[in-house]
Amino acid sequence: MDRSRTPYVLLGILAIEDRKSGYDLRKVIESSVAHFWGESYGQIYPTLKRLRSDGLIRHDGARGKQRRQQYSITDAGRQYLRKWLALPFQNDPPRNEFLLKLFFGAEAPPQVAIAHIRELRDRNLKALKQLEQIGKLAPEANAGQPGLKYWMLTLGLGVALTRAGLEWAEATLEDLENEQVERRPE
Amino acid sequence: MDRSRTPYVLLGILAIEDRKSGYDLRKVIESSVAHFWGESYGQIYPTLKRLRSDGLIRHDGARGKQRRQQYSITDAGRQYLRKWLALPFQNDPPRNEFLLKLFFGAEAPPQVAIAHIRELRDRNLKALKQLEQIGKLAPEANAGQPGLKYWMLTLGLGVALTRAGLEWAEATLEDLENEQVERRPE
DNA sequence: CGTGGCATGTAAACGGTTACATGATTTA
DNA sequence: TAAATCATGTAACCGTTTACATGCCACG
Repeated sequence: MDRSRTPYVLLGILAIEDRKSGYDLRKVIESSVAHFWGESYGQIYPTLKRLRSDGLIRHDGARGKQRRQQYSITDAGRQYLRKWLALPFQNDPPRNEFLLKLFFGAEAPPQVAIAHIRELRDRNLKALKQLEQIGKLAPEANAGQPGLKYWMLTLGLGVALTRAGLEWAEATLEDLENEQVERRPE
Repeated sequence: MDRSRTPYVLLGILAIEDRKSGYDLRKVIESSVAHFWGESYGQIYPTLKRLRSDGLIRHDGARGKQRRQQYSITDAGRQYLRKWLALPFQNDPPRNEFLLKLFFGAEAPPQVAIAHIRELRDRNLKALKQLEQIGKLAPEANAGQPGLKYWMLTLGLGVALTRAGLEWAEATLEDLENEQVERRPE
């Protein structure tokens, strides 16, 4: 458990808001960083245990009568997080199955690649709408939060990349469809 | 070994050009799809063994006096590859450490985020130059190759995304640096 | 009371990288 | 002949997902 970034994700969220359970953390991840990061329960719960025994988070007991646990970040945890934040970011191993299939496109009929590009366009369009919706609501929903500025920056890059992918897909589809028509003039 | 895409990468390359060894395949990957896909020897050699025993590739013996092995794709292998190509592509689990650190940017001094954005700008600029260089040389270097069209499409999306990231970084840096100056008017 | 969702957790499997071992070939 | 690099291969480890087990709690 040396290069995993799960600890930092959990610490990062607890640094924003205290008293969260493993279940809570998962939900926050799904509704915030999910577009560029994910964590499963199989990672979250063991990591919480380890963070606690390392003194980076503390256990505040269960909320109400429920079993739901509550964890908060400690000063040591904040320090640990900050240290990591200042380190250079790493480019994670590139894995883009769309590009892979496109690269080998000549091995299949042209409609195969075209269908993939359409699918890419649709997915990007959907994602773009989602991101723009978040961009509209976030400022009011998070007014006063010190992180808001950075969340909007994050969002901004997401929008820029998604839009670029969308525009590429639209332009490319037009090209390819024209080509198809020219080859079969009827 | 069910959801691994290593077999398809190897088959895809062998479909373009026959008689390649594990070592060759690695080199081809590094010099073609590396920007969006990677494979290590630890994956390549065992996968070759399995592909062979499954009849998807065939062993053509060693080249010359060297130990270097030669593998070629079989008809069954081509069919297997085509079947996969026609399947919908999957979005691989998102992992972008830059965005993650940016998202938690409020937990560190502003220069930390700024430094990361500068680094992103530099990496994207470098990548963009590389991709544009490839774009210039590829058409002549691969004239007549049936895959060329798709390789250029792949490259085109790479360029579009890299440029979008670069432009975002430049614009954002300007904003942030102005902000820094305004706060410390001297 | 029963059912469905809440919440925590774990074991096993998986894909992948890393580090290492080994021998062959080329080059100085 | 020595050093470097080519080439193949494997074992150990790592991070992560998946599937499953378990009990709690709210609600009909």
